[in-house]
Amino acid sequence: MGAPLPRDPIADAQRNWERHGWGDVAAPMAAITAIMRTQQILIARIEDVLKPLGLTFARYEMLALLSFARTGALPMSKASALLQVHPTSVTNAVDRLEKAGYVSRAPHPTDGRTTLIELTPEGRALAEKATAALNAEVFGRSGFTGDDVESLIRILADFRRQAGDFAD
Amino acid sequence: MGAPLPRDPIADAQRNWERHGWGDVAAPMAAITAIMRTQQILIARIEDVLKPLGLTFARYEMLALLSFARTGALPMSKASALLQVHPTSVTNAVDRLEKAGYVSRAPHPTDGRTTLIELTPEGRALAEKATAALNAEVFGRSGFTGDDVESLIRILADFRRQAGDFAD
DNA sequence: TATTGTTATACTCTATAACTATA
DNA sequence: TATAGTTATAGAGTATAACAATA
Repeated sequence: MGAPLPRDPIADAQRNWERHGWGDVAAPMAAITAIMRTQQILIARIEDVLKPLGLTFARYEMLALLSFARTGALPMSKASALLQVHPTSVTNAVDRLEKAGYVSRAPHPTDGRTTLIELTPEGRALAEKATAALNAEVFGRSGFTGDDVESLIRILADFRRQAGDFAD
Repeated sequence: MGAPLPRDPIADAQRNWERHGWGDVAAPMAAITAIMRTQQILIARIEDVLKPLGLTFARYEMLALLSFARTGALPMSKASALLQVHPTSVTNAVDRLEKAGYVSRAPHPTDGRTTLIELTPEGRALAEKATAALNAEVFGRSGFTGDDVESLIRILADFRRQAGDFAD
């Protein structure tokens, strides 16, 4: 967004918190703020890669999810649960992906209430192209060391489990 | 958003990546996806706390930033740089905070181009109330162990420095 | 010329509520 | 009754571009 700051604003905030008598929660506050900021940086990188392909991150996640389903198809409700997004967000994403020809809606064979989302050949090709681009330009150059990646995976899995994301 | 999933979807995705020949970037992909998901969980908790106070996270950040400024006032451009948000986002946030009586705009004493944002007494009181609530209900119960908090702070600071957030 | 900030506009994603159809 | 999905509507944040005023 601009030139680098001379000092780390999150470390400064942590010191401010301590100085104002919040020493007991200053460190978690700093960690949580850092997660927020890191997410901003990463989402910006991801969207820079996806934009030329005509995809947003939310739509890429949908295509990637479908491409890993054995049959290339999933019920709307299952996509909502796996992607952890609101059902209306799924409807919205599928509407746009369908209009662009990357997915199609189909009736469920046995349950008349549910709609299946199916990946089209164009959608599958785009998902593969986008995944290759993200792997090369974002995940392959994350800037995290191997050890730090392992630490992040473990720490954040513990957090997500405790937050009720999954049972395991 | 729903019941816990039986399995960790990010760990599953990591295995899928490996199975599809992306083993070299599967771990960073999982770490980055976990950061995204963790941010979602945390922002939801934060907004649940701020909503009864009539604040969004973006507006709380603005109030908190001003409350730590020695004079309680900052130029728009400085707020944009420190909060790492677009100038139009600052204009938007200040418009709404000003309308609610929590900040006011004032001309800069020496540079006629710049606008100073000043915290009102009501704004300062609200910032303190919101900070106390967040400390008690979010940062004080983050679910991270002390060691993990230290790891996160260190790992994410390294990442942000490398990403050009700050020089240090 | 460059910088600061605003305005207008547009596009995400998200959320609530009301609704239809099916189980 | 409960579940699946859609629609309508609203709100938030973000971004670009054009612009005014000042340095």
